[in-house]
Amino acid sequence: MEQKTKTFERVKQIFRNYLQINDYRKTPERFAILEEIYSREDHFDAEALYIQMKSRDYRVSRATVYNTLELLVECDLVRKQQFGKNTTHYEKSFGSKQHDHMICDICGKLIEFCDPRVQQTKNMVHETFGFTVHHHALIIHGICKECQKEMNSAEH
Amino acid sequence: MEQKTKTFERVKQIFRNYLQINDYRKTPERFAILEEIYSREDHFDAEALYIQMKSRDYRVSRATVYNTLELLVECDLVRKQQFGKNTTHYEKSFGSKQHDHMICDICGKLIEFCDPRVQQTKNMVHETFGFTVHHHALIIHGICKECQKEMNSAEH
DNA sequence: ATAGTTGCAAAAGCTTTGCAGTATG
DNA sequence: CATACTGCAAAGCTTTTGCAACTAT
Repeated sequence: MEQKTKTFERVKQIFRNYLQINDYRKTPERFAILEEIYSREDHFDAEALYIQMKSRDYRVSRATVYNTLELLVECDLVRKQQFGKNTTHYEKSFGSKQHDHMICDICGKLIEFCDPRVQQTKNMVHETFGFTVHHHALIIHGICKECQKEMNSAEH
Repeated sequence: MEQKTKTFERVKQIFRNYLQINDYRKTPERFAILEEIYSREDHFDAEALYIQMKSRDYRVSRATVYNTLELLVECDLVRKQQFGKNTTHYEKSFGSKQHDHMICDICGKLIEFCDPRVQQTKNMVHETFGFTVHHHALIIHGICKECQKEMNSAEH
């Protein structure tokens, strides 16, 4: 709890600085959205965030949600992801190690994993193609252990 | 040219078999769409394919384009990709080595590359998480060599 | 004061769906 | 000749935009 508060304070400070430097205004809506995101655990999409804020009786518009998400992506406090659906997903990125995702095509579960080889691949493309790497997204589709087990036992 | 024709004959055969096995009908529209895709080079989205077919005076509906793309993805003749935009992109997959993509965030160029490390990562997640891997998508965002050069010279 | 932001609703863009007509097996 | 498939247009979803009202600086 105390750790969480501390994290949020730091995150808020980063956002404040970012807004300051770029001459953007520090509106209550922007900080409310940031707080909402950092009090959630998992991945979410814009609509879910909007609904969640409404359900907490915080009045924001979708437009502001989208606008603020863009700012947060720009200052690296939020990561934007496409998991093969038409909706964009987001996740907070401060304090969490760089990771990638597996998606179970049966139950939809999202599993995070880390693999240093991805970094090596990024180094490789820089050296081989002269490509300046900003960020990457690696998504592995398949069937998770649990669903696989269920399918196996269903065979009998 | 001759190679291309041969490739298309094999691809058509695969599609025919797939339709046969699943009791789907072999309609001229489906084969026309397959041919259109395999006569193109690069990546495309559903709308571009639709427009392209219209411009060749082949009458198809968007519904049929989407329906057929789904069938082609299912029989592995076409790969479906999300490149961080809201539109789904497709590319033919027969006869092309498994590869991943870099996207230049400045000019939008798509560059393909191969790296065996990705396969190792897939093996790793299978061993570590018991995850049955079906396929993956690795996208690297950044700035291509040419745009980088342009930006450097613009500094003076 | 003044211009960046917000909320709302309308519009835009991609994809799916319902239905009547058509053509495959 | 039964019914899967097609075309068309409408509907559905997510995201963007225009504009009047508001507010941070």
